[in-house]
Amino acid sequence: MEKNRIEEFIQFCRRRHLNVTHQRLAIYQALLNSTEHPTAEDIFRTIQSDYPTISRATVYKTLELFEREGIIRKVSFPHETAARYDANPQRHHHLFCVQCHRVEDLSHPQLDVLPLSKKALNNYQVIDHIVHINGICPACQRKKRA
Amino acid sequence: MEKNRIEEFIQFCRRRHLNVTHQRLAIYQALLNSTEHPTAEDIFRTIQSDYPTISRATVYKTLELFEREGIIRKVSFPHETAARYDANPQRHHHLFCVQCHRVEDLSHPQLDVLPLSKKALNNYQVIDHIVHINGICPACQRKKRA
DNA sequence: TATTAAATAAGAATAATTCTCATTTGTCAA
DNA sequence: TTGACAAATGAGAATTATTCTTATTTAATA
Repeated sequence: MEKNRIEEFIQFCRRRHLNVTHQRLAIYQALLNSTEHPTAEDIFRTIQSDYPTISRATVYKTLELFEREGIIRKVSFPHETAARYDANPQRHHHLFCVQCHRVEDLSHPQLDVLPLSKKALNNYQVIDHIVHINGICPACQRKKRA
Repeated sequence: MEKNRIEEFIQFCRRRHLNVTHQRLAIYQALLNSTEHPTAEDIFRTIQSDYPTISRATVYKTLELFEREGIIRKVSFPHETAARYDANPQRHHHLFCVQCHRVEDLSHPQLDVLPLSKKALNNYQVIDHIVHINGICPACQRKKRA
C-alpha cells in the first residue's frame, strides 16, 4: 500500500518536471515511514545509512520543495527549535504532549468546520486552519501516576 | 489602563519574589505596547534606545521566565525561524496572513469548545488548544487586486 | 546603608538553517 | 545508447536564533 504512494510520487514529479532522484525518493520514503513528524536532522540521519554522502543542504532543500509542491507540510511547535515535517498533506490537526513532545495527528470532521462569519474573522480570506491541542499523552499520564 | 497592567505586573513579581528590574519592566512594557507578536530580537531593538547596554541574553531569559510564570505566551509559526511572544496569556486564537506573516489575535467563544470525546482525543488529557487560521489579510487582498 | 542572592552584560558556544559553487546526475532528443 | 544541458547534489562556509559562561551590578531587606 505504500508502494502506491511512491508510485504516485514519481508520477507527480514527472508531471511537474521534477527530476526523480534517489535522494528525493529516500526523503519522501523516510517521511512516509515515520509517524513521528521528524525534523530535517532526523531524516538526514535516517537516510545516511543508505546514502552516506547525502548532504543536509539536500535534505533541507528537498523538504522545502516538497512543501512548496503541497505534498508535505512543515509544522512547528513552541519550545522546539527545529521544524518538523508531516507527510500527511490532508487537513488534520495535532495532539501535542507537553511532557514528551510527542505529536499525533488527529482527524475529525467536527474540527474541520470554522463556525465563524467573515466579519468575525477580521475579513481575512481563510485558506485553512489547524487545531493544535496541548495535553498529556496516555503514556505520560501513566508515568506520572507511577 | 495600561498603567494597571504594569501595576499588576509589579505586584505579581513581588508575590513571586522576582526582582522588579528596569529590564523586566521594559520588556513587559514592550510586549504590552506591541500587537505584532514580536520576536526576542524585535524586543531587544525596541528597548535598546532606552537601555543601550541591554543584552540579548537578558531578553531571552526574561521572556522564558515570563512564560514559565504564565504571564506571556511563546508562539511559533512554520516558515518563521524566530519564536514570537504574546502578552495576551488568555485563551485566544491566531489569524496568520500567509503573505505578509502578520499575526492577529482572535477571540471567539465558538472556538473555545472542543467538541470531542476523550476517546476521539486518543485519551489525551487536554490542557488547552489553539486554532491557527491561515489566510490572507484585508491589506494583502487589496494589494493583490491592485 | 551593608549584605547577599538574584539578575545582568558581554561575548563565546551551540543549534538550525541557508548559501555558494564546483561536481554529478536525470532527462530528453538524436 | 549516447551526448548535451539543465537540474540537483555535496561539502563546507556563512548566517540566524538561541543558550551558556562568568565576572560585575543591582534589588531587596535587615
